[in-house]
Amino acid sequence: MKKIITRFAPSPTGYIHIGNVRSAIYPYLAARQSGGTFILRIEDTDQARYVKGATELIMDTLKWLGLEWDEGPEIGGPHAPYFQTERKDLYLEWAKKLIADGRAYADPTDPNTIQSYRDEDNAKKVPYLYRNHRPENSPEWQPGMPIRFKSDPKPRKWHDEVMGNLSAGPEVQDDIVLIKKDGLPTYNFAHIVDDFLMNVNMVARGVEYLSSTPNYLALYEAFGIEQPLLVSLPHILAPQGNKKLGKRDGAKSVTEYRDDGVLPEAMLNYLACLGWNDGTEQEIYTKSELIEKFSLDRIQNSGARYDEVKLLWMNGQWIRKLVDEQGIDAFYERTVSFWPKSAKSYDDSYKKRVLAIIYDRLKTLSDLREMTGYFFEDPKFDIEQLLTNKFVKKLSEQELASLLETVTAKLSSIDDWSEENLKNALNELLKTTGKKPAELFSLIRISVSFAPFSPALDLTLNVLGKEVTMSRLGKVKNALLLDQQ
RNA sequence: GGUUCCGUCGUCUAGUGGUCUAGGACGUCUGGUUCUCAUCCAGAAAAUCGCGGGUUCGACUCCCGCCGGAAUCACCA
Repeated sequence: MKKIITRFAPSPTGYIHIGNVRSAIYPYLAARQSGGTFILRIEDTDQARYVKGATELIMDTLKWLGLEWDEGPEIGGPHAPYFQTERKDLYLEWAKKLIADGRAYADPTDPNTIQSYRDEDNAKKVPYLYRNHRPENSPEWQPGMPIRFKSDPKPRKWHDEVMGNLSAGPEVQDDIVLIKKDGLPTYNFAHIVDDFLMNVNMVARGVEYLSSTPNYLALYEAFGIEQPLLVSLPHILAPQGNKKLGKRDGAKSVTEYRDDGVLPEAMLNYLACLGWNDGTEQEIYTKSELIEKFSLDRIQNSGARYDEVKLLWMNGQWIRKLVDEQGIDAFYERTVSFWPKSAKSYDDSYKKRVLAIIYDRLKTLSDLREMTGYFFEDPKFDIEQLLTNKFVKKLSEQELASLLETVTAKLSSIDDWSEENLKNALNELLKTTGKKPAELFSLIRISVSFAPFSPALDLTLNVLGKEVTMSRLGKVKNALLLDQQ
């Protein structure tokens, strides 16, 4: 297999969100699969849109997802620097080469004149193409002057690894700007030069670049450089409508999901499989399985709608998978920042016991905050919750009080507070009281937790411990007795 | 408007001429797992394969037209 050398080349204008991270994931997978190179290059040529700190945010996101780069910021590499603003002179040099070859020209036309060309063409209902207004005599280039490509419009055909065979007419090929007035290159030009210098042989980007591709083809031709593999990645669509998912749709940053307790494994799995599959019915893929099974030509060629519900389902699957495979201790390490405040004073071993009985109902790690409070502090006493429960309300308060009396008597007789003993005691209580599990267990469960739900009763009591259990049951019993007076 | 791309259950998708009375997953609904919530298990509903023509013994699959959706037409990327 040919080694894929590819890159993720974001511009530092903000965070990476669900809608644009796939253009990092797929190239990464292709590079790793082939034993090639994954480059991170920061395209910071638009000074107006530059956002301070965005580069760090981007790197943070890639690291979290496990998309480590082989060359780029922080680690450098044979083609450094990896910030385009630091490569400024290079682009000018290459643009001048084109001028020398008669394939580019310095353009002295002022913006107002350009605008009037555009307006005229629009009024005449002809496509605006700058090459129809190309100045006849272009001056010697000097700083402050843009450089434009001298296009050679002709029908072009090319192959896209996702879209297949594509073609476009001369109408889309124009004298694009190579170097801007400010001396910095446009994306259209800079990426061609950088990709060549960095030996990039695969370019993956969103489908919005499809219509610019003929211009890129013309540049490859003008430089006589080999065209890389071209990969167009369809958009991820917003939950509503048919538009691509963007920040305006409230697309959350990838790291926001991290902070909400989504696992990177699940995020990578979900995103990779949104618009790609290996043709089998497998749903859960590890990173190494993705690397092994990935193929460009199985990327879907239409947009895929983002479905957070499925992401959360997948996160639940991954939580259970990690616990099954690596055990509670290893999984616990990932949860440390997600416990409720009240858990702070408890030691790790207690929290691990809680985790062991609650993990299989987590969708995200942050669910721990909502679901485990009663393990760490006495729950808010709410007798109404007990009395309105659909099973418990069948019994009178007097009956409940005497049931709790029986229960506490039985439970207090247990010396070894083990799961086994608790289970047996609960079963015996069912027999001696003659109550249905729904009635008796609901009474106990609510009395000790006042939570909408909890793990299996014997497990819950076991973790709470004898002292806490007896105290909470006693408190409810007293309240019921008091009520009757 | 020009150019270009896309079009299978609500959603993500399998499907490369017959095995498709269209398979899987999420979601929804039903039942089971001694209480709850979740997991897990079993089952159900859910797609006239955008529409219309062709080619063919036979089309979701090939061709043409149409319709619908999207992208792009910057000294932004």
